[in-house]
Amino acid sequence: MLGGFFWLFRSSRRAGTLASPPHNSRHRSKSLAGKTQESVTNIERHAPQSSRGRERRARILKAATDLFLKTGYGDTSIDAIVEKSGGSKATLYTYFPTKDDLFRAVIEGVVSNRKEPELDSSADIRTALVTFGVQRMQVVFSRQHRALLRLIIAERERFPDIARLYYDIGPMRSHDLLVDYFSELKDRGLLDVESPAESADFFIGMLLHQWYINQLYTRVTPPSLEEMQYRAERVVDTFLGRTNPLD
Amino acid sequence: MLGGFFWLFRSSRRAGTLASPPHNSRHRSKSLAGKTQESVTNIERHAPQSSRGRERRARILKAATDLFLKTGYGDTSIDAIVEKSGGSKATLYTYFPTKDDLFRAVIEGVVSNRKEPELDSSADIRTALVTFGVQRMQVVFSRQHRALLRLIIAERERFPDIARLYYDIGPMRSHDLLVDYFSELKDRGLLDVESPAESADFFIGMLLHQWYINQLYTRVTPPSLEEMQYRAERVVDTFLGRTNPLD
DNA sequence: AGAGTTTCGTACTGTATCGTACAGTACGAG
DNA sequence: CTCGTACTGTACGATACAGTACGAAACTCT
Repeated sequence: MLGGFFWLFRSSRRAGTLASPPHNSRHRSKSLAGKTQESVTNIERHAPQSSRGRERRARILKAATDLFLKTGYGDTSIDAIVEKSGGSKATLYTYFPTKDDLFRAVIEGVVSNRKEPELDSSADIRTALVTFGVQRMQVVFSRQHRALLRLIIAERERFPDIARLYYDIGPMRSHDLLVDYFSELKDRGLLDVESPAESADFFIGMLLHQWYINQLYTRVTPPSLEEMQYRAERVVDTFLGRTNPLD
Repeated sequence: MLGGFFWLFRSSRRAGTLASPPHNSRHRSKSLAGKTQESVTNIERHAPQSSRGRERRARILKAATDLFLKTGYGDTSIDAIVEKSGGSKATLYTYFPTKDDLFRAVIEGVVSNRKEPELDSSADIRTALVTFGVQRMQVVFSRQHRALLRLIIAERERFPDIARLYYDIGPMRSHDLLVDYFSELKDRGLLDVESPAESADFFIGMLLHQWYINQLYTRVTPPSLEEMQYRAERVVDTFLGRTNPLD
């Protein structure tokens, strides 16, 4: 009955770099398919060789990251990025041949530079879960992540592969971590749980959902560390079925 | 073995009646312009008087709704709306003097035309909660709502008041409904719950979160009615701390 | 110092858009 | 039939933007 209930977590795990957009943009595509970053002896190279070039590229990327995260893709102009980074337009276009490429580089940088939480299997269950929960919340409710979420959702149609990448190494990854953890505990007879996947759903939902939609639709200051700590403890205690945190 | 899961929410007794929660005060009629046909002596009127005008306006609004929901604000041009609606640009601008006004009219129309779920206080607790859960999911995971979410989040900076409007009559309203319901049950000794607000957080989070983020970041088909029904039952049973719905 | 490369400043091209103007047409009332 | 109002079609102005061109300046390395 109800086959394929957990349709949300069946997916191929394709992490890595963002290469080819399957979406045709309005502008002419420069068709840079299948280029490798290393052996570019091409006429136009997008990876700087000198330290000066690297510094220039980093400045541009930094400015672009700030602006894209703040004002989105469509409302951030190349000229604004150039003005903020301090260089010139031509230099930008030698490193990022297209606005799309620049955007991809920005998002890829932000997404891959986050520290995802872990689950300590050697600690006792309550401690491991609380620690995991707090770490996850610190990522999700950080200032940068809030902007990243809005951006990814807003541009999902234009960059579906970016949304997929984020989903795979963000929500899905931490969900799978929990599932594996619960499965192991169940196998060892340490936890009485029917479906590890469902339990992970419930756990994460209790932990994140309310603040999550809050930060999506309203401008609100992110929760403090103490609030996150308290929340995680309440969730874990409820989840484990006891009210007294001290044992 | 940490036995028994989620037994925190012990429902003591099966359900009697419950006073209807008087929560209609937040309902704010948007007052779509005084429809008094005579006394409109306004200089610039955006509300049509003739039936022909109403029909024209409705056509435009329909086309704009389709296009905005599909391609977003920035990537939907006025010309495209005109072409789809079949009228002329000048007519559009007599009814909606600005692209922003048209967008606002579209979103307000979509948001205010949804049927929000209710909580039947006369039914027994399990039935009431399951019904509420399914209804809420039907709204949140409908095709139109998915597009609406992305649009509101994407344009939150440009239209913060719209995001706020949606939040108030969407997530917050259903959350408050649950809180009132739990409080009432608690006062009557029908439900052993510590904090009604926290319980509502947890309940909604378990119910929605996974599918919610899934539909935000990936393209998936929405869950079927059977899947939603099953999900709601599992959540309620877990929440109430018993696995056997029949008593 | 000087050749060679990278970056700068800025002007330019082409295009997409919002919003307006305006001459002409359908339509309904007297 | 006539007249006034609402609608149509299209052309236009203004602006914003992605991306290019190119000579001058700045830097790097021998």
